[in-house]
Amino acid sequence: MVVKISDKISQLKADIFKALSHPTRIRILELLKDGELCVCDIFEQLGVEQANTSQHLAVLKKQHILESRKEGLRVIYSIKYPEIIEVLKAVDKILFLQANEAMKTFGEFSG
Amino acid sequence: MVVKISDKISQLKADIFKALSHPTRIRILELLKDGELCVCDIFEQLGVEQANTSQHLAVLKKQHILESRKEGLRVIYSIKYPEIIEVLKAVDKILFLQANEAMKTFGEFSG
DNA sequence: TTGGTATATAATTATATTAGAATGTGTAGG
DNA sequence: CCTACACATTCTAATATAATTATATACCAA
Repeated sequence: MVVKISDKISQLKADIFKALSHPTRIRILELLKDGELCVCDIFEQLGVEQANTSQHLAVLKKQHILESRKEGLRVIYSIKYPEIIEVLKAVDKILFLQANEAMKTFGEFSG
Repeated sequence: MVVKISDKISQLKADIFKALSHPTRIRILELLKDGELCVCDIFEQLGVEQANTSQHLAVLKKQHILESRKEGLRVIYSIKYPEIIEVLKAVDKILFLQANEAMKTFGEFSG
């Protein structure tokens, strides 16, 4: 057996993390956390080009993190599995712990 | 204000996700989940080149996901915040849900 | 000091990602 | 049919990432 099943699963996990590895895509998820939005609203709130927004939406959709439907001229995007928000929250927690440690270290200099 | 604080936080989150966005680095974290290991054990269990392993370890260390200490000739790596495992578990859950949906779709064809 | 072992870094090459500009596609209204 | 609108796709140039190979550093032992 050249490649183990567990290796393939690691690849699948890595693919999801890669989809999350851009600040614009993080912001898209945070925008959609509270409900669906059309592309027009998303790119306006992000303040980035429409074409660029489409590209980032496509990355998230390819990983089945988002889904979309048409409504007249518009395309409405939404989070497919609300559980993806738990992933973001878990990283929030890491950032909080890291910030805490950074402040502790600062205290050792100033206090 | 050109760049908002929330944008910088999105960047920090993205940086962590980027560090997690490679299968080898996922596997390193899964190896270290149960305790510290030296580089020699890590690269042997991974089955990848030592230099490559060092590079991946450096990526994780740069994001303060891992820490290391020297012990004689060896360098021992460990997970700095056990909470990073929760991030992996949260993605596991997403994969499980996606696999479930895939099987459901398969059932629509075969059943 | 010499040699060997464990790890890190550097250089190289191949590949991937990104933003932006331009263009394409589908849809509704006149 | 023509036009405008909302969005997607393609192309390009810049930049980033990856694996490999070679070399460097740190440490220990004889």
